[in-house]
Amino acid sequence: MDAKKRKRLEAGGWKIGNAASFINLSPEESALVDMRVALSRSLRERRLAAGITQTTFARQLGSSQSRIAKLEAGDPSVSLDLLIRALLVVGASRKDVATALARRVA
Amino acid sequence: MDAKKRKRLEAGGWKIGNAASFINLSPEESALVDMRVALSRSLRERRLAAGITQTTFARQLGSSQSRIAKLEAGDPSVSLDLLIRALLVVGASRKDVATALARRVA
DNA sequence: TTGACATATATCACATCTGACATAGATTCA
DNA sequence: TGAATCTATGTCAGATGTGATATATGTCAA
Repeated sequence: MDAKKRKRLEAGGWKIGNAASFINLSPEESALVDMRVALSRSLRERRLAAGITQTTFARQLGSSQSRIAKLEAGDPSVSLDLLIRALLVVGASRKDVATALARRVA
Repeated sequence: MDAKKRKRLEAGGWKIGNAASFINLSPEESALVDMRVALSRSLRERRLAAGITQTTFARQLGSSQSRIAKLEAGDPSVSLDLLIRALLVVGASRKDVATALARRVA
């Protein structure tokens, strides 16, 4: 599991800010981090473009403001599932999600 | 939550085979199902192309054969997280994942 | 300053997902 | 036929993600 390793790192005082803050990530691991970052940025952009607050959006998604903040921060405690679901709710199409996912980051 | 609704449907005797077997799905819900199906197909294709069994691949992924079977079946009990992780492990790039995600299905 | 609003961060009980395991079906080959 | 191999399906305890909540920080106008 990947999440387990992440937890280990976090327990050790690590924070995930951007993909570059980690070295020694396997290709899969860094790709995963990059995806998370790319999707979370797209989410924030879309929410801001829609002119709604995290609180409002949380209600639309059936989630909470705190989780939206974590979503947009690329916090590793949020799943890609929720990230993608959020993008769809904020108006992205499947294709949009794919584009966002592939978008180069940092 | 979406998973909750899914569970409700499953409890009611539903099975997800393909996206079309559901009607009355919200756009987000059906997009999500389509994504799952598209990714799972890509996964199976890649694994078969690599010429390895589910059991072998499970070991590479750090998972189990039964879960690989469920992954490839698009079983709603598996997360997009695991699905995407599996694709990366089987050799897909971030771009490949994006392409697979957007691929039209059935 | 203050107050109002937006966002960030921490915690927690509970829902969901997980790998492991058991076992059933499918297919192939002697 | 039957053994061997691969895949499908069900179950479960334990790991992980979840929304809710509280509270801190940030921003901006009065």
